[in-house]
Amino acid sequence: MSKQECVVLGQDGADGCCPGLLTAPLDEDRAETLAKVFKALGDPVRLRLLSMIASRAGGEVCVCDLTPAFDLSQPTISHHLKLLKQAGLIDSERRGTWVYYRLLPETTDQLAAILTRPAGAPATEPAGAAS
Amino acid sequence: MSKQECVVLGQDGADGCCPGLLTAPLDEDRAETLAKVFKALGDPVRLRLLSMIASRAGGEVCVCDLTPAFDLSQPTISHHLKLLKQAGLIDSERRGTWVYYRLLPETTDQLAAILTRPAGAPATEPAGAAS
DNA sequence: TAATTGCATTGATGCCTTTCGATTCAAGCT
DNA sequence: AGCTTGAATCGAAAGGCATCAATGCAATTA
Repeated sequence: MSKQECVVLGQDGADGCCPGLLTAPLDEDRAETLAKVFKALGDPVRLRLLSMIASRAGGEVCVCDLTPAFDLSQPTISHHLKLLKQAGLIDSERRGTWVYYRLLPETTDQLAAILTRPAGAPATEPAGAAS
Repeated sequence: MSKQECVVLGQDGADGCCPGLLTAPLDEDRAETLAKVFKALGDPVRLRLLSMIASRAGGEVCVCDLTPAFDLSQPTISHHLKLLKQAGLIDSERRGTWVYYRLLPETTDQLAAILTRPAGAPATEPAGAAS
């Protein structure tokens, strides 16, 4: 677990490895890719769904356990789950009648890494910026 | 940097400290709060803006340096900066004619913490889930 | 095979967001 | 004061998103 550190969110470590948001300006393609994932997290229902899935003991949750936790229709929950899945945050598997969702930890791990600034991060140092 | 760890995103550490997304189900209020921040990150223009601001050596960027980096009108950039500011990700200060934006690292730090799963996170353990 | 239950897809509707041009405000300069 | 430049605000238009009821598909059961 050292090499494929930043594979999921579409960045080859050509210049080292996943510089993150806070160290170097993002190019357009990478910004687009990352925005899709953050957009998937930008809804309270999806955040709660992800949280319920991720915090489950066995690592899996049946849709039948998720739906009744919300005051929303079943198609709406299904739609949100689909978006989370398309964002690479969760995956699903059908077993018999039921469908189980589970977290894909690689994606959240990378998001956390992307939002983490390197050890000696400058805070408010009044250095001369390039004009 | 140990006590006010999870203050910014509106959670009092009543039950310890910021359990994060992945350890316990999020309550509605907290999901709403977090969703606003993630929604602010869910746009490629705003991600690039944040990245440009955060990675700047002096910790500050003049709007006049940000606007020409995009194929967008000045009001549009101003609008995106406003959303990032409302999300608590950046702050601004006017000095003379120009307005400077800077990162608020506490917020990104907390997001990173929220997306980080605790040391021994269960992956795909087939434990018996509640029926 | 027919009926039932669990979940996904479809199509429609109302709201929210992105973007723009035009305008306004703030600050420095003549 | 008047002018110029940098940045925010104000509508307005276009597209996207969340949500629902209705429907379709998959799998188990009678």
